[in-house]
Order: sequence, then C-alpha cells, then structure tokens
Amino acid sequence: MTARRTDGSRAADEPLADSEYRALGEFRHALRVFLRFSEEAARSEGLTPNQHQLLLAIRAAPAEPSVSWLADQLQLRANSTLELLRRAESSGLLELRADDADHRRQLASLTDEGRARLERLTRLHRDELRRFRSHAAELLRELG
Amino acid sequence: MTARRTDGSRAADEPLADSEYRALGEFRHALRVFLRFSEEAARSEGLTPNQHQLLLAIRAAPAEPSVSWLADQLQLRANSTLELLRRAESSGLLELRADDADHRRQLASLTDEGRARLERLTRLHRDELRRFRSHAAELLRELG
DNA sequence: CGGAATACATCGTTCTACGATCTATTTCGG
DNA sequence: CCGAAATAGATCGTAGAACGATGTATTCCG
Repeated sequence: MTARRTDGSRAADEPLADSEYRALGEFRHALRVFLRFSEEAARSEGLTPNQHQLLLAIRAAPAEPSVSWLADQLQLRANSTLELLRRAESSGLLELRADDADHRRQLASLTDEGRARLERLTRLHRDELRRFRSHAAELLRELG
Repeated sequence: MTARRTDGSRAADEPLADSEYRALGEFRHALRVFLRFSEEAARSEGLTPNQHQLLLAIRAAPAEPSVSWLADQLQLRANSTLELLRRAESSGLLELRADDADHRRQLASLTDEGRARLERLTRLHRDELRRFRSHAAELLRELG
C-alpha cells in the first residue's frame, strides 16, 4: 500500500520520500542554471544581473514606476533599490525625476540606451526561458 | 493584422510587444517573491538561503556528493562551495570526510540535525511552491 | 492645523562569492 | 613504470551590493 491519499496530499507526519527531494533538488538546479544563464547574458550586455531586472521592471510597469514600486517588484528594500537606480542612472540606462504630483516620489524612465540593451537581452533570453519552462513544468509535476 | 506567425514565433527584427515585457516582468516578480519566501523560511530555521540549498542538494544527490558536484548543482565556484560547506559543517548541519577511493575528494553527508531542519523547511515550502508553479505556468504560457 | 504616515536619502557595516594561486592526488601516453 | 598533465580541493585577500539604522521632506487625515 501507499501512504498517498486519493487527493495527492500527504499526512503532515509522513516522512518525505527520496523521490520528492530529488525532484526538488533538480528543480532548484534548473532554476540556478537559468538564473546563471541570465546573469551571464546581462554581463554580456555590460549590465549587472540586478540592473537587468531593474530595466525589465521599469519597462514592464503599467506607468512610470516609483522607487518603492520597483523595490516591491525586485523584492529589495527601498534604500537598496535607490542605490541600484543611482548606479544605473550613472551608467546612462535610465533617468530619475521628481513626480510633479507628489514631490516625495521619484519616477524612473528608461533612456534609449537602456531600452536597446534590454531588448537585446530579452531576445537572448527567449530560448533559455522556454527550456526552463519545459524542464521546470516536468519536475514540478512530480510534486503532486 | 498581427505580425505573429502561425507557429507563434516572431521575426528576429520584430520589436517586442509591451505585453511580452509585462509577462516577463510578472514572471520575474513571481520568481523573486518565491525566492524571498524561501529565504525567509530558511532563516526561520536558522539557516542562510544557500545553506538550505546546500542541504537539499546533498539530500537529493544520488550518492554522497563531492565538493565539485555540489558546486555544479548550486552553480557556484568550487572554492565558494567549499567555504559554504565549512560554515555548514561548523554549524553541525553536515560532515565532510575524505573519499576512500580518491583521496583528492571530500564527500558530504547530512547530520541528523541537518536532515531534520531540511525536512521542516521542505514542508514549509510545499504550498508556496505550488502557488509559484500555477502562477509561473500561467505567465509563461503567454510567451509562446 | 498638527501629528502620523509615507517616500526617499545617507552612511557605515557585514557577509559572501569570487579570482588568483597553491598543494595533493590521480590519470594516462609512451 | 615514469613523468607530465589533469583533476580536486585549500587558502587568502578583495570587492560589491544589500542591509539596518537613522534622518529629512512631503503628504495625508482627523
């Protein structure tokens, strides 16, 4: 007999199987390979990994994003995000300007250079992302 | 008319649509939320995020893993991995011993304490991982 | 109007992944 | 069987970024 219930769940006190650890380990490995690829791709465009993520978050935002909105997107503290923004600004990737409607806020927008680098990077990511998607879907399916 | 081909692919020179950036941005956000959750969970068990990943990699390995095998799993350099192993060893999470068959190699194995912490952490991850899986699958589907 | 909340700014610290370099084993061609 | 080359790990100093703590300006709201 198996201890697995008909709904696929498990009792809280049931020990985890080797097969589950293996699937989890492979998932984490696939994730790390993808992230490592992404990091290298960013560096190949002269960006740090977080600068790439920052540009993407700005490009993907529904409106000109503020520091704290970006901090939430990147899951960083506001002060860390501001430092990241300043460094990217110094590199000519984006611009920061005060929000007319709320002078506490700073709004970020991409420069042409920032947009161009992001677009090249995004194209580089397509195939790898598809690979990751297939692989991850397969591994996560095993987790019930 | 749309520029999308019947097979869903795009020409290499076709500009990327806002909707694609939005999907990519949301995917990265979901990923960061998951990873942040995982980090906090690790810390709640008194581990650093990488210590958690290290324990998982050891537990998931098909045999007692060497330093360089773990380095590949975690996508770190061998020297970084060794430092990570030493710190975890000092914390009583695992043990390192020389491989009898090849005296250049060190093999890692979990202590009972390490196994127990990993098991608690793994349980904590279940729901969040399922959430991430659903969300990520949905977002990545939009990328063709 | 005034206190609370929000948003950003500044600064020093810490932690860790890394490159560079070294030693100890093992492998392998001749 | 030997020595060069490859492999696996060990050591050390450095750099970079994210953070906590704290401060200031602006807006909100009762």
